[in-house]
Amino acid sequence: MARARTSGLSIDSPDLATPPPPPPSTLTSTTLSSHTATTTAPPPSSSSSCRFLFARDHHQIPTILNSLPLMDSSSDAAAVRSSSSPPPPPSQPATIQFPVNLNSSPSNRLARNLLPRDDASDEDHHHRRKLIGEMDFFAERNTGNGLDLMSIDRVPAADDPNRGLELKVNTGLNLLTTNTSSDQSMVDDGTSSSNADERRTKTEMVILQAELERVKVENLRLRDMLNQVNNNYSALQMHVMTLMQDQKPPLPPPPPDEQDNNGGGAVVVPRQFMDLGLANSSAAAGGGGTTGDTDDLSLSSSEGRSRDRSRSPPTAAEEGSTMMAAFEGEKKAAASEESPEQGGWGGGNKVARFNNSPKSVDQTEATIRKARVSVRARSEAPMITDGCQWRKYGQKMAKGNPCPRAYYRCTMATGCPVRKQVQRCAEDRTVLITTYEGSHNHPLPPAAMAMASTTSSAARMLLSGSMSSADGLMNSNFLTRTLLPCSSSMATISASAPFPTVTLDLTQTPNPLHLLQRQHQQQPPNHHHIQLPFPQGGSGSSFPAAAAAALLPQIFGLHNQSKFSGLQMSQDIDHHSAAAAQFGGHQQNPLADTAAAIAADPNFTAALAAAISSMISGGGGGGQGNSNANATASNSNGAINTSNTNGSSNNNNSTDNNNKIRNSSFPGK
DNA sequence: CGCCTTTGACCTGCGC
DNA sequence: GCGCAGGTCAAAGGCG
Repeated sequence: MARARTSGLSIDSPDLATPPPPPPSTLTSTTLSSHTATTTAPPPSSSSSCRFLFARDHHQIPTILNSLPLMDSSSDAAAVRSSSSPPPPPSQPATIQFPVNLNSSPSNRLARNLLPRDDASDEDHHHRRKLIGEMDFFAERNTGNGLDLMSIDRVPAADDPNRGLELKVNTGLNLLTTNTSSDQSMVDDGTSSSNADERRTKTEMVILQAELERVKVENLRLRDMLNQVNNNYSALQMHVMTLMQDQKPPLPPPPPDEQDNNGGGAVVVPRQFMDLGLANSSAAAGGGGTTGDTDDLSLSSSEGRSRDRSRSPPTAAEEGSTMMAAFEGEKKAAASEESPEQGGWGGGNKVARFNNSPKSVDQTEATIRKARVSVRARSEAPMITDGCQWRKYGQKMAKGNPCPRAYYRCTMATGCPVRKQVQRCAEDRTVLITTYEGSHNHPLPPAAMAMASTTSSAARMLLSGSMSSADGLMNSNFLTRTLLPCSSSMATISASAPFPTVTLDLTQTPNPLHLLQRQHQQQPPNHHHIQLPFPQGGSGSSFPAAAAAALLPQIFGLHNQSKFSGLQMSQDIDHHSAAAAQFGGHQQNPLADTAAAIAADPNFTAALAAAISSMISGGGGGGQGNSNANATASNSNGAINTSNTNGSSNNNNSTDNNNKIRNSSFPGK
């Protein structure tokens, strides 16, 4: 009530303060990084993260592998050249080996032929085609017996000014004045082994530099190719998904509670996402702070309206909040945006309003705020316990669903913007639909962190402007499937809703095809939903909601950054699961039913953690996951928030003209 | 007494 | 303009 609203708003959001762990390496740095990066790079097979990277950029693997030794050695050569200092002491073993390797490699040879050489510029009055021929010639020689005299012999560019600059350091002999005479000179100098070795080394350094440049260019070229391939893949996958959705027959509108993620309007998804992305790019890039902004917006929305409407003036803390001040002007707009469509806070008409509104920034912020995560889980409990403390501030009858919709607000901290809606599915009363919005502005228990980070991560992913909507969704789908091949449940990303929503359907049957079909049946053709397979503990079992939700931040966060580390993910998941198990011992709410009793069992939490770990590690057949719907609702953190309400909703709820609820199906205490 | 739920009233936006 | 629907507020009441 007033207590909860009197406190000021905190801008910071803890869950955002702990963004998804940064992947160890980025795609660009690993693949393209030129010499310096690769020299310090560990072997490609050193970690799982590298494996994933290769899976994504598999086209570059050979290049990287082949390039590593070259770059290591060539970096030395480059250093030598850059110093342009007196010739270094010959390091013959390394310098001798690399030209052989490079030339013996067909790929490198091909690259030489295909790619321009930096040292090609050295030969101003020589045509590049001539240079290519020269390289082939050199390759043949190196493959042969000794490269010493041959290689030196090939260094012709005494007449070349640029070449002369480079070789000036190397030689210092008069033997290289001409190409033809160089052979004889070399032969003559061959009597002096020391000079010959020195020249050889220097020459090889130059060669290595050239090779290095070539490989660098080759990497760039391969990267471009890879990008093209990825783009084509994304486009193709998008096309496939579109076709799949087109094939599904139009169906009657789903029940309201199933539309939490669908959204009402026939919104063009990509465009919406594009707009969101552009607007939210900065937010997404900002890491945790951005989502915090969204959450603050979320708070500002309701709070702002309350203040507008409230007889009591806003508290000093509220007015002191910069975020509130920033959004003071859009309070009404935000309040209006709260009118949701059937599923949640987002109104079906908001999209049009946003698109038409001149206040792009405000729109964006409001849109960010609307990103939410919906969890469908079978539970007889009135509410899924996610580790947070909630206070019910309203209940309404939603159209098309006899079950009332309850509105909860996080009360773990004053001014926490997080809210959630809880409603039972009209078709299946055992399915509890919980929709979260916003991020907490206060420290959370580990179990609560899972859900909170899910929300924020989903928001970042959905609203990220770093990628187009289609690609983003497709990549999410791809990554998720890659990650969780054994999945049997579903996470649905709804782009058609006025505000993006990630729905975790933990009630699905283990048959993915069935799920896909069901999803299609529930969604209008215009709705672009990407189904993300989601792991479940066992066939037909409902994965713990919070535990499952804990997986999403990893997926989305990593995906959003185009980075991924399976190892990290596993660790994080384990962390979440362990945290959930740990938090089970610190239940904030007493256990009130069988599910809670199950959750209270320490063996259960341990088994849950083990199940999660096993699933993430790729063991699809787990079966350790909890298969009890009751447990689904209660084992997220080992605690279950229960009032005395049971899962069965009362259909006798009646509302007046204003949809006022006369009878509550949530009797409460 | 503090906290929470209930619930009637109110606000807002949209569609007709 | 009116009705509908979603969302929220806040007084009232209950519970520990």
